[in-house]
Amino acid sequence: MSKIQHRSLYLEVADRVRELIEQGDLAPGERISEKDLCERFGVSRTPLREALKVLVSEGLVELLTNRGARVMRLTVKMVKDTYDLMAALEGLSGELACQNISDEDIETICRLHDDMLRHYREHNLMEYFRINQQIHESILAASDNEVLQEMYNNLSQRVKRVRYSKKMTDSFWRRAMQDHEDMIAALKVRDGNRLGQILREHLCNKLEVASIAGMIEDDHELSVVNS
Amino acid sequence: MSKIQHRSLYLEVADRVRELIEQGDLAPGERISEKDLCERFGVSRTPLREALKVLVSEGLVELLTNRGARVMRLTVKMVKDTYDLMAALEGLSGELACQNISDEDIETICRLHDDMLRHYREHNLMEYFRINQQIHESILAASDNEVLQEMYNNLSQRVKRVRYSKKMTDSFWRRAMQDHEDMIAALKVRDGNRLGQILREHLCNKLEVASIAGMIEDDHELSVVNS
DNA sequence: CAAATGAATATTGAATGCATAATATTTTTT
DNA sequence: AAAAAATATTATGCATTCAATATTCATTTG
Repeated sequence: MSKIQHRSLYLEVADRVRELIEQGDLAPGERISEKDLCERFGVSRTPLREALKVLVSEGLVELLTNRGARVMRLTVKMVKDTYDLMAALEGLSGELACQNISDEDIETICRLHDDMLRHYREHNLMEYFRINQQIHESILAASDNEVLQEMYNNLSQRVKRVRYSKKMTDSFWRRAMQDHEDMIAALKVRDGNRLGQILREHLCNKLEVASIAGMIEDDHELSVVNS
Repeated sequence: MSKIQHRSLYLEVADRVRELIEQGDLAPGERISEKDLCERFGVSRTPLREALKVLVSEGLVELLTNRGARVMRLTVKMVKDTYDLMAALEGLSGELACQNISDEDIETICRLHDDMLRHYREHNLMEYFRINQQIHESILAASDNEVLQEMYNNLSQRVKRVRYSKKMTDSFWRRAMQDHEDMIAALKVRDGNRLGQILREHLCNKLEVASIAGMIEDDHELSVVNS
């Protein structure tokens, strides 16, 4: 019998609201009516208000005193700043991973890399992205730094709702793939400085933002996904 | 007539509790009794509980469902991890600062540097540290990346309460000062890569942790300041 | 006498209620 | 009729209340 730990209601509510924001069901800048959401979820205002405070700390909601809550607006600058930060964190994760990773985990990542290379050659962008993400997650996990992981995931969450125009040109893609070749080489010899540098400068950490920056003015809010 | 924006009570309470934790009046691992704190501050449980959720997001408090709140314990590993992270962030701040900083602000930092050099020569550790901090803050400000600033300050807050044995040996101090000479040189020519590298590897971002690590076991909790 | 059970107590989690600030509406005035 | 003032309405912030969970202490049982 597994002992079921009853989760608090405010965490449940936070999850639900987070989803609404992620999916774009709550638009950026949109006022969040406590009453509406309470009725929607069938809870009282207390846990909802607590949930909102959690979401504020995650950068998804802003709270104006006596004036309620709004879905945080994302500007191009904020997204760019966030990506710069994430690139630095990826760099650190690479450095640390080289210090801490086991030979087995290196093996695993190498296999992922080979998979990715195959998808690259087959021009399978979807699968390429999927494996690509797995590789970066594996490196982050290998860094053995929970604070880093927490921060990275938080940042990642914040910009998740932006709809990128992920048009990967052949040239970009080739360079990204080359970065990955270099990464694997550095990882194999556990060259932390090198891996860190590659990850900090890795295309994928800049590309998408660049494609946004071309589209929208600097402090304009961004469009988000809307399912 | 300046329209005074009434701050919310929970923010006020969060500030007060944060102070208590910082000062060590609430010991790490200590259970936080809602009732006690409510009486202490003369507020009801609602704003207190909201304040606690803010502090959870800042990493100062942990919340156990149905079992109340505790002051977050700091382990040596957590502090080390946090410092690794802060070093990476400082590195990024340097990189970005080189891109964005004005000539005037470079001048200002150079003057601060000269002041610090004087204090170094006079072996005035206190003043040295003070100016040192100002320099790092100036670079962070010049990075023009609010997300970065917010995160750095948050991390800084988390480890503020650790009591370090800041015994600066002459050799360490000389090397730290040399780092700073190199920083200024890089900043003057706006060599972001160089400044970033120096800051990531800067002694001050490692030193204090090292001195802790020598003292206390890896996952043991740390002693904190107690005024 | 130690471990286990059960009642009593205390504490947390969530709902409700009330006071105040903000917003929308109506009324007044020019 | 437009702008300003006054009123009504709504929503937020906080206190209080109620319910559920955890903890403590006494009692029972092996």
